[in-house]
Order: sequence, then structure tokens, then C-alpha cells
Amino acid sequence: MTQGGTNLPRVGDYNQAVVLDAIRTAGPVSRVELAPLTGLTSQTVSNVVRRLLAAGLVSESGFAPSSGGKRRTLLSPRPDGAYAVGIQLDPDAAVIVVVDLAGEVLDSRRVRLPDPGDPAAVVARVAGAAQRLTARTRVDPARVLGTGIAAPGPIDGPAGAVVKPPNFAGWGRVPLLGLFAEATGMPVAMDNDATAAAIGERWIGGRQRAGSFLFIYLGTGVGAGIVLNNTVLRGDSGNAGEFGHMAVEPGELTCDCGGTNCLGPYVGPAAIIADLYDRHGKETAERAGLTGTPESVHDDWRALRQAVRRGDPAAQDVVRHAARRVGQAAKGAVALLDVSRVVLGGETLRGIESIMCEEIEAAVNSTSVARVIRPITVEKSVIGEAVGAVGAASLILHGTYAPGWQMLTRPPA
Amino acid sequence: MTQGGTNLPRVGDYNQAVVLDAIRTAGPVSRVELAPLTGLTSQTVSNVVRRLLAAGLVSESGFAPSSGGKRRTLLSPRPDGAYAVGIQLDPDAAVIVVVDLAGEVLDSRRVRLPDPGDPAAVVARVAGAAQRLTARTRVDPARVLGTGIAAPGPIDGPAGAVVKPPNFAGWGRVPLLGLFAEATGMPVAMDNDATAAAIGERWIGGRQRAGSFLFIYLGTGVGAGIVLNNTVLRGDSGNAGEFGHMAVEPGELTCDCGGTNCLGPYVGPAAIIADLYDRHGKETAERAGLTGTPESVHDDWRALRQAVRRGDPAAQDVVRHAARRVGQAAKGAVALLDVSRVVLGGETLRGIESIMCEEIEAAVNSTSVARVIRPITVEKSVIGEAVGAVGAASLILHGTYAPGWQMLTRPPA
DNA sequence: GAAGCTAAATCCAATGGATGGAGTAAGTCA
DNA sequence: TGACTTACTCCATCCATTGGATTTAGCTTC
Repeated sequence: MTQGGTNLPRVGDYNQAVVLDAIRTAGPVSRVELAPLTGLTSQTVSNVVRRLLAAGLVSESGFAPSSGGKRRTLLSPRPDGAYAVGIQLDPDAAVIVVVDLAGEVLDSRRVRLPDPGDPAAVVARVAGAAQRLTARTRVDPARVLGTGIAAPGPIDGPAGAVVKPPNFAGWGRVPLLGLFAEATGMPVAMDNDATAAAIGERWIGGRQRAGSFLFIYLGTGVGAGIVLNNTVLRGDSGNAGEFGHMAVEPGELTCDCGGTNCLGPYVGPAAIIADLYDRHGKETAERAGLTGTPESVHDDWRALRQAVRRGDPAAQDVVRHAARRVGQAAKGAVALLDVSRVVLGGETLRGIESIMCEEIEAAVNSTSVARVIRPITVEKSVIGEAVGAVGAASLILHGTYAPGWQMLTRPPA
Repeated sequence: MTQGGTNLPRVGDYNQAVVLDAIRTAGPVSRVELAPLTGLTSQTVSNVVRRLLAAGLVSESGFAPSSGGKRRTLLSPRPDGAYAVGIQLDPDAAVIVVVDLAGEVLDSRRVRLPDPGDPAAVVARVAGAAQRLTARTRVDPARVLGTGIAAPGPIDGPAGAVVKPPNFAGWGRVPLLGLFAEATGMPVAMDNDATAAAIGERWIGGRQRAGSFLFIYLGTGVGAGIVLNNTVLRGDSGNAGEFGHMAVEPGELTCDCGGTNCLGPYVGPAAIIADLYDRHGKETAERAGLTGTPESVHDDWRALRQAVRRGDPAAQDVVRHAARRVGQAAKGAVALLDVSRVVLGGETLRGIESIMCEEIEAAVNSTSVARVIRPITVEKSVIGEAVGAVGAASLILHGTYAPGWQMLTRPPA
């Protein structure tokens, strides 16, 4: 299909989504204000709002002070209007959240995955935990729209599969979408973690995250999520936002694509820790509290993070080096996409936010377009630690209620 | 406005655009085939086609052989249904074309700009030439939709201005859009040259350029145009596709942003010629027929191009070096956008197509996503030399007849 | 060559969302 | 209390799409 045509019922749904979106992002608004905001007439807004009220998605939440006539009735989204489950899948654990329409996390859980060898077992375990978590929140099951999955590594979008996700030993091409759909009996959506995080940011960030932005996700590796004109970019295969192959200042590390100037190998806790040993010596590292064994990456990273906070120059130096490379990649990406906002998030960001922000901000604002035409702001995620899982849940909310968007989903078997 | 709502008449226009687009890209098609192609019912297709026939935009061009019943009536776009003027503005000359709805160039002209010091004079001169050219083609003036401009260098999209275009001495912030609108009395659209070229490619390339692709434009410098899901990406300021600040293997050249690893300074005829002198010596260069003065860039480039064609190893080496850097940038961009097609064009491509294609193809296909999930094809423009100007004209055609697109234009004063 | 069949295209009444105009509800101000 | 302002709603109308039925025009068979 070259591009799909439209029909009347779809127009209704679309406008309903537009109005809901406007109410969500503009906070409590009145019907009158919604008209210019959406480009619809006030009558249409009234009609659409009536439907939204009936559907339980918004509520009348008060009045604005009068400006000489009848007071405006303010409309707010109803958090209890809809819910979604979000799952962030990582090699060692899965984070599960239940999120309401306002993006608030009702409950969350972390399921350890001791041996992620067998996909079917992992899916069963995680889906079961998700189901129990949902039951525990006591929300109306009829209002739970579905489950979103933030998967690491490359995905085969059209097939709904992950393909050789890093650190999942023995996982080849696993049709996660179908497996989860079967296990949960709900609609399922899947995207890579960075893209999911970007959607979450867009969904929850309101006015601050309207328009276009580049989300840089720092987890085990780096990834990016791209939101353009309020729509997420998925790409031909569902892998838009691959950030690891952006070229940067070369060093000694080799990417699996054969290059020595790919960003990927130079970021992530393991790489930064190795850099500390390499360039500042074992003694400095041990003085900062690291141990340097492959198993201790998690603890070592915490130590390094704390060293950074303490002001340890060596620790700050290696982080800054990594940040500089991220900045180089970000500069290219921002210029290419012409976005005026960069958002940072992911669990690895914790403790190194300021260095990252500084370096990235300097890099992206060095181009002439940025200097002369529009500056670029660099900010932290408004969601925080759980961006991945919340983003995953947002996949469902966004897919159901965002205007003009096709969800990457498959109905339950 | 968060995002605009729709209404019924707009649906009509939209579907009309969808059907026209389908007819254009699918060649001669019947109404029955259009139905599944557009997702519309056969009745709607009939209605829409009736309107398109009345508007003179398509015609019934024959019949398909019967498959047991009534023959299908084939529909084709009518080239004489609409026309547009395209202007590619370069420091030394402007190329003007008149294009019909099928994308065929009816007539073209090259206007030399001896001293592009005064913007107003340049606009007057070029607009006059465009008007005379249009008159010469004897097309129905009522069917000329407007003028598209492919501008070099950064633009301020919302303001419709170019900002300090390179090699236009004395040009600061020039509101070209308004100036041309006033001078021509027609609707005017403007974009940077690479983006315009990408739209042209999309508009004219039919099925081969459907979906998403990255267009790499080699002119005096490098630029990129981005088409995602049949829609061009403009970006927040109208500068999407800036390719010169993508990070690549660093060298001795410094970008105006201060970096030594920006792609920009390493490509373009002047840079490649300089590299030949630098790395292979004056003798080799002169043996290849170059002279090496700043004024002779144009001739030197021709000589270098011919040397490449002859198989001169030094010439091939410097071109391959530049191509390799373009490939590095392209690799990152392709991974970021997740497109499965790269298209090359621009006047500097001439003579070095094969080296460029080779290097870029190798680079973009080195990532794991490319290897495991989908390979990436690298091709030359289907338009050829005049991509810029034809693309400029396509801005108007695409803006008027492509579904779901807002034109960057301003009505005549 | 007439009847039967098939496929393409159109006709027609119904559907349903948006809209313009008028009307109502609920405030402020003097 | 009455004039006025503003927010919102009611209602008749409009119009693109749609499902169902119909017409048009070819092929095939007897």
C-alpha cells in the first residue's frame, strides 16, 4: 500500500485522539481553549469531549475564574481511564510496571532472570509476574489496554521478533511479540528500549516534550529514540535510533561491525571502567574502590559513580571522555534530524548527568545552525530511572490514544 | 497547536492526494487496483477519480486485457495537468527548470550570476529569467502552480530566509521566500538543495523511491535529504539533513564548528584536490592535468575526474579516501534513521559514482542490523544532473499534491 | 447469435462526523 | 435588576464515504 486513505469514522477517532492529546499535554484546559489548540470548532470540541467523558477518559475537574462571563469548565485526563503494563527486558532482570493514563506508575516489580537461556521460560515467568502485578493493583481489568515490551538489541519489526539481543546467550531470532501475546492474552506492542523510552517521555512529558526531540538512552550500551513532530520514528525494520554505529573519534576498541570509530564500544559501564584501568592505572582504580573483575561491573560502576560525585579527577576524566564521544555522535544526529531538544535517560546516566549534559550540550551547540538559527537544549528525562519500563507501557497508551499512529502489535492468538 | 484536527472536506482532499499519488507511482492502473492500493473502497476510488479527471490531473489511457469480464480502464497521470518552476541557486549560477506533473523537464536555463553581492538584484534577475522561460514553454499559465527554490546553506525555515549561505559574499539573513514571492507573484516554496533533491527523487522515482531513503547530495559540499514514509523531513528550523557535521575519521582539516572530525571539510572538489596535492605531491597532480590555483577548482576537478576514469591510482585514492569518510557518516545516519535505501546525487558525483557507491555500500552494510535483518541498497539518483532544480520544482508539486504535507510557503504579497 | 457468466464501474440511499447559526446557561458589571 | 459577556449546547444541514443493488461490457458456451 502506497499510503492509506481515510474515511469518516477514522476522522472521528483521529479527532478524539487529537483532543485527548491536547488535554493531556495542556493540563487542565477548557473547551474554548481546546478549539484553537486543535484547530477544531468549539462545537466539534464539545462533541468530542462528550465522547471522551462518556468513555471515562477525561473528567471535568473545576472551573477557571470568569473573565466577564460564564466560567470555563476545566477538563483533565482521568488517570483511571486506562491502564497499560510495561515490561523492560534486560539480560539479568525484567522490570514490570503498571501505568495509568496519566503516566503514573501504580505498582512495579523487578523479576530476576537467573538464566535467560530459554526464551519460552523467560516469557512465561515474566508474563506471569506481570499478570500478578496487575491483579495486585486492583484496577479494572477491562481497562487494561495491553502490554508493552522494551526489548534490548536489534528487533525485526515486521516479524515482532528480537534478533540476537546482546547478553542473552542462546537467543537467536525470538518472536517475543507473539509469545507475549499468547501468554498474556492481551494486545502487545514491542520496541527497542531507547525508542520505548522516547515514547514514554513524549507521552508523559506534556508540553515540555511536544514536537521533536532526540532521546539518548544510556543502559548497558547506548541507544537513541527519535520523536519527530510528536510521532516516534520506527524505521523500516523497527530499529530506528541505533546510536552505537555513529562514528566518533577513533580509539583502540573495535565494534562488531569492524570499525574502531563506532560509538558503541566506548560507552557503557564496562567500557568506562576499562578505560579507567587503562589510562589511569590499577592503583587509581583500586583507590576509588573498584575491583576490576568481569563479575563486578555492577559494583565497580557504583564505585566509579561515587568517585565522580566525590570529585575524583580520574573518574571524572574517563566519564568525560565517554561523554565527549557521545557528544560527537549527538552533534551529528541533531544536525541531521534538526531537532532542538536532546533528552538524556537510562540507568547508566545516574550520577554522571552533569558531565554528560555539559559535554553533549557543548557539542550539539557548536554547529553554525545551532549558533545562528536556534540553540539546542539538553535535559534529563522527566521520568527518571524507570524510563524503559514506563516507556514500554506508553507504547500501548500512545498506540491506542495518539493521533495518526500505527501500533506495532498483533492481536492475541 | 499541539496537532491539528481534521474535518470532512479535508478528508476529501487527502484521499484525492492519496489516489493521485498512487496513480503516479503505480503507473497506469485501473480503479479496481487502486482500491486495495489505497485502502479505499472501489466506490470511493470511482468518486475520487471522477474528480481527478474533471480537474485534468489524470486521464483514461487505455484498457487492460479482460480477465473474463469487463476490461479495466487504465488511468495515467496527465503531464499537462500542472506545472511548476524550479530554481537551484548556486554562488556562480542559477539553474531554472519548468517541470510538468510527470516530472518531465520541459525547458531549462542556466543564468550566470557574475557578482552575487546584492540579493535583490539576484532575485530580480533570476525571477525574470524564470518568467521568460515559463512563457517560452507556452504552457497554460493558470496551471503553473508556483516556484520552488533550492537554496544552499542553512535556512531559517519559519522565516523563509537563507542565513549566511556559503560563497555568497555579503549575504546575511536574506528572506528569499518573500522576495521571490513578490517577484514572481506565485506561491513559492524553499528548502535546502539536498532536501529539495530528495523530494524530487521521491516525486519522480515512483515505486523505486517509495517509502524511506537517505539522499546524499554532493555539490560544493555535502548535504543530505531525508524521506521517511514518503514524507520529507524538514526539521525544527528547516535544516534537516545537515550532513557536514557528522563525525568521521579525524584529519588535519578544521570545521567552522571547531572540530577536526566533521565530514564537511573533507569532501567537495576543493578538498579532494587539496588532498591530492598533499598526499601525492605536486608532480603527480600536475601529471594528472591539474594546475592547483584557487580559481581553477572547476577545471582541476574535471581533470581529476578524468584521471579517475583513466584509472590513475593517485586520483582514485583521494576520491576513495573522501568516499570512505562519506561512508562513515552514512553508516551512522542509516543506522539512526533505519532506512534501507541510500540514493546518491549532485553534480560532484559525476565521474566518481562507482567509487562512492562501493565505499558507501560497504560502510552502511557493515552493521549487524544491515547484515542480519535487512541489507541496504545504494543507488544513483534517477534524475541525474539537474536533481537540485527538478527537486525545487517538486517542492511545489509535492506540496500541492502529496498527501498530508504542509508546504513551506507564503502567498504572494 | 442468444443465453449465461464474470468482472468493472456506477447509482443510490444511508451513515455519521463536522459545521454554521441560533439558543441557553452562568457568570460580571453598573 | 437589567445589560452585557462568555462558555457551552442544540439542531438542521452538509458532504465524503459506504454497503447494496444495478448497469456496463467483456468472455464463454451452446
